[in-house]
Amino acid sequence: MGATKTEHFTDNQNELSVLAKALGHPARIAIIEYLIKVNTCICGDIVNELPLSQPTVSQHLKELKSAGLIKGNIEGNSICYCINEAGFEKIKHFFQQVTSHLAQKNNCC
Amino acid sequence: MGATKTEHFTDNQNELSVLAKALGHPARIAIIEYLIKVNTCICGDIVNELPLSQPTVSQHLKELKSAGLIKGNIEGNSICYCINEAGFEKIKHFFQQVTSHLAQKNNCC
DNA sequence: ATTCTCTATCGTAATATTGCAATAAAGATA
DNA sequence: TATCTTTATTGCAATATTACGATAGAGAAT
Repeated sequence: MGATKTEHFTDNQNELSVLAKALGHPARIAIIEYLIKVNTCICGDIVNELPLSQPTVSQHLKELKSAGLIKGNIEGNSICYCINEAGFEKIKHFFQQVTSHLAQKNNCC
Repeated sequence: MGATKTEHFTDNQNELSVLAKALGHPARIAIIEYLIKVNTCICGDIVNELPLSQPTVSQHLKELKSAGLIKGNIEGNSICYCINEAGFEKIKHFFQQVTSHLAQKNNCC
């Protein structure tokens, strides 16, 4: 016990939960917001934008990357990080489904 | 160490991460999808829809409720659960911001 | 070649999450 | 009242996450 029973759920449910979980930490929300704010890929100064140590930030970036929410390319002696549109499209689609069903729901509460 | 340093992030970043984290488990995605599918509030048969024990499902429902993604009302000897629109509006707004910025981004990767 | 800068990884401690058996709580029904 | 049905809570074990110091790796600059 203790581990998530991923094998009992559909691929889609597991993929969505991985994407959501990756955003389930304020530092990772902050990273995405920063990438959006600077409106380009960023190379080198993410650590200075966050109130966490360099190894911790590196770990959060790794999680966002493995979840498919950002991309990272080697660029000289730093790394260039960008939003990965594919991941955001997938999770956005989920929220669109939820919202469109809400519009026509039969609410009894 | 070990605990998330919420005090170093903004209220908005913390709120978004709480919402995302609540969706960061396939069982909780499945619960939301089921609430959407039946297109009404459901009273009593959520446990039968999931491959998990009753206490575990109850715990997942509690997390979705405390995060603000569902509402629960006592209804006789069962509980009536519904989507909480406020929570979904908040997180949907975040994804709209991300998406609108992506449309005009200067992508270097 | 040496040093500087930037990022990743390792190792470890603290904390949180997941899952369920057992049990409790509370309204419904007989 | 006694029992049934449904959901919540408790307690615990297994696993995962968070954070960071120390260290490694790799290209840039001197």
